[in-house]
Amino acid sequence: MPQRRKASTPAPVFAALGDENRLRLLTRLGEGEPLSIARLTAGSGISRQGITKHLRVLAGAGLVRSSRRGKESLWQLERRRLEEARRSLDLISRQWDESLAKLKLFVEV
Amino acid sequence: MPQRRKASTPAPVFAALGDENRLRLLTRLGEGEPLSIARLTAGSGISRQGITKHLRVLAGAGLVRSSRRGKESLWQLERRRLEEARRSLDLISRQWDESLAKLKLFVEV
DNA sequence: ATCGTAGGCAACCAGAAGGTTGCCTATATC
DNA sequence: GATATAGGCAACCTTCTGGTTGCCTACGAT
Repeated sequence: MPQRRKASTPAPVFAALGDENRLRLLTRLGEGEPLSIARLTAGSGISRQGITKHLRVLAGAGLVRSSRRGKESLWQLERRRLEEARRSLDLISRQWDESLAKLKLFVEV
Repeated sequence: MPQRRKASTPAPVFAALGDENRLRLLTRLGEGEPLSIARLTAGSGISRQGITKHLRVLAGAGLVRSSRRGKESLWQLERRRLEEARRSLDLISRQWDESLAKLKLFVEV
């Protein structure tokens, strides 16, 4: 069985995105280069452990992935979930557009 | 002064989206028709006050708007923020694409 | 071998979040 | 005016969250 994700709800992804510090991490990782925890901690204003926790939240949501290299662990963006999240928003807003169009049509005809 | 929003960070919007029940509310409101709290509560499995709280969180994030009509308050989607949120995700993922392209180019040349 | 740097683990803490219940007010209807 | 329905307010409870600190391990360079 191919590692099926059960309910596939986007909520956890959004929850992971719902924090300033995590968004900052994502944008820094969005620069492309994989970064170590130490470097991510550098100008962040919070402790190394704080950063680690945030990274794990992001990883738990599938937004980010790590790999060890020597004594440091390098983190990088995971594109797939980001796009899934975008699609979820598209879905709601498109559904809404269509319904409104229908309602409007109904009223105007 | 035109009611300037200060930092304009998308984090609170994502946080608001980061809950199953709230996503359900949004999709129900996405059907277009404004709905009362009573109707939203109906098959939801949680109490009326629970629903009210969720609606207020959504409203706080600007995702939803209410208006009183008689004894009931009707809730509907607010399109703007939804689109802002989409744009935020676009931004990150596009930034990431571009950086990766650059890195790749750099490596390959 | 030892010293500095990168990071993991665990405990702890305060405050926020999700949810409930009880009670009160307002509107509508009979 | 009495009654049923829609909703607001406030208190409360439990769990989750964001953050810290202290200490231990692993790797790398000298």
